[in-house]
Amino acid sequence: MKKSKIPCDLNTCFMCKTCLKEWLPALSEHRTNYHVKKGEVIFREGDPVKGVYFVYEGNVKVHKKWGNEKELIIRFAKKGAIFGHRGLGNNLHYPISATALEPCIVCFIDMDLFNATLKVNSDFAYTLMMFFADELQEAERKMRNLAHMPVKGRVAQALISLREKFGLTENGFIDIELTRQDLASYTGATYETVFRIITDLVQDSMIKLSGKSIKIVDGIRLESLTHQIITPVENTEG
Amino acid sequence: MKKSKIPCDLNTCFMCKTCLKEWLPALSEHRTNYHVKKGEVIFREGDPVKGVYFVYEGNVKVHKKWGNEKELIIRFAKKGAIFGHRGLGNNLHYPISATALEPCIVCFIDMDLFNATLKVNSDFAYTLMMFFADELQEAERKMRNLAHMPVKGRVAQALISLREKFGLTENGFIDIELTRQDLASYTGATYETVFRIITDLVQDSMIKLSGKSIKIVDGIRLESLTHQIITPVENTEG
DNA sequence: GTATTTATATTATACATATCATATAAATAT
DNA sequence: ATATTTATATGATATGTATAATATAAATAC
Repeated sequence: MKKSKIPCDLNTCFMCKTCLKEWLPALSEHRTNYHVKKGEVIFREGDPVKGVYFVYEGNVKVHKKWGNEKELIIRFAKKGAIFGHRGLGNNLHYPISATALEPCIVCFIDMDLFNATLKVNSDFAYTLMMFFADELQEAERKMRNLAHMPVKGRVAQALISLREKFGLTENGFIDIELTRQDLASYTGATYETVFRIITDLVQDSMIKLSGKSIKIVDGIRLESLTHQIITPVENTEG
Repeated sequence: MKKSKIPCDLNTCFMCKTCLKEWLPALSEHRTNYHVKKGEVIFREGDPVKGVYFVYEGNVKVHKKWGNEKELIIRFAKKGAIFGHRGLGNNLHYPISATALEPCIVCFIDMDLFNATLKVNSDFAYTLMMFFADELQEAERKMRNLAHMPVKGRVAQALISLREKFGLTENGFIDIELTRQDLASYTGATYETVFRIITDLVQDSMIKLSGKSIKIVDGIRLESLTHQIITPVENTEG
């Protein structure tokens, strides 16, 4: 992770966008921009909290370990998104890791400046609260899915969410390149299981592959995999 | 759900506690207190959002359906806690249900008043943001556990969390009465599996039962069930 | 440019957990 | 007080998903 000489434009992350213009010089002075290589870890679960990060360029995965063989990808942070925001409150250590999925530029804001920014910019504080509330709701849905939805549905859901978040390339493929292992970690399943399911989905022509890239060709049927088959309530009359 | 005649004391929920004293009359005037019977649904997933609730007396479970046979209990709200807070933002419908676990008194604040309260009381807004951030972190841990931790560990974790949240009765039992089904729904497993695991834990004398109540007698060993056995990294030297 | 690591692909097998079935006890309703 | 529903209890069976094992291809390092 090298310091970048070209600094960010102060108009990309949602902090810069929501802050008072008068506050931007303060941010400008104290931020640090870093180049991060593909696969490079930006911070690791358990590291002492120093501040928060924003994505200026590229995509970052936020993940949480289980033992030293498994992990769950909690979320992806794309251009403009915040990550490592658990310095807020009294957390001494990051509860999650962050890793670059591709060459990235990130912006680092130390905790003091971040807290000051929150105090000074009520719009930003409100936006951040909304971000947390949305993430929380999404997390609750994911919890429910991890508890009760079969893996096939979770893979389908993952593909739909990825399409929604990252959009499409000109060829109609989901505009993010994930390894199968990352897709598995995002789904909360093993590589092998996800692999099989992907094969199934291709066979049933709901998706199409091109290398690592995935195109959704039948979104309706894919989406239907994310719904529970409602078992009809029994008729209690004789 | 009947309106209560005895109103709350304006000093129990974390909203009243964090707000400016000058604001309390506004809350006092617009809140509505309700008596809720044990097992009564306060609002149901999909209901239109009208406002937020606070627990004045009793315990409430917040849960999310899967099909019409299964659910996941997302969290428990005890005295003073907020629930139904997803009116924030543009949510038109509650993404979760809330049900009284015992006879409760709850306080209802309509959305307009809640938004006004947020605007006027920056301390409260900050506290709420912290609540969301904490819940988010906890949700992320739970997601990881649901994805990778075996049910036995999740049951152990659930008991530990419940003890932490609800404390102990004078006899040392966890101070909340849950049905086995609720415990299963909180754990993200079936009744039968949880039942079997509880039996195991009793046999291994990590816990003790008295009716529905549970006492943790060997917290150390119980906690150890929540850790992954770290598979040692292979020695790469020949 | 070759070596080495990492990702992909695939089959066979094991196992944790859900499903099904059924009995009893406790709680709630009438 | 009796009926009915709901919760507890427990064994037998089914199945989804992980684990293990192994081969090949692609990417990265030296």
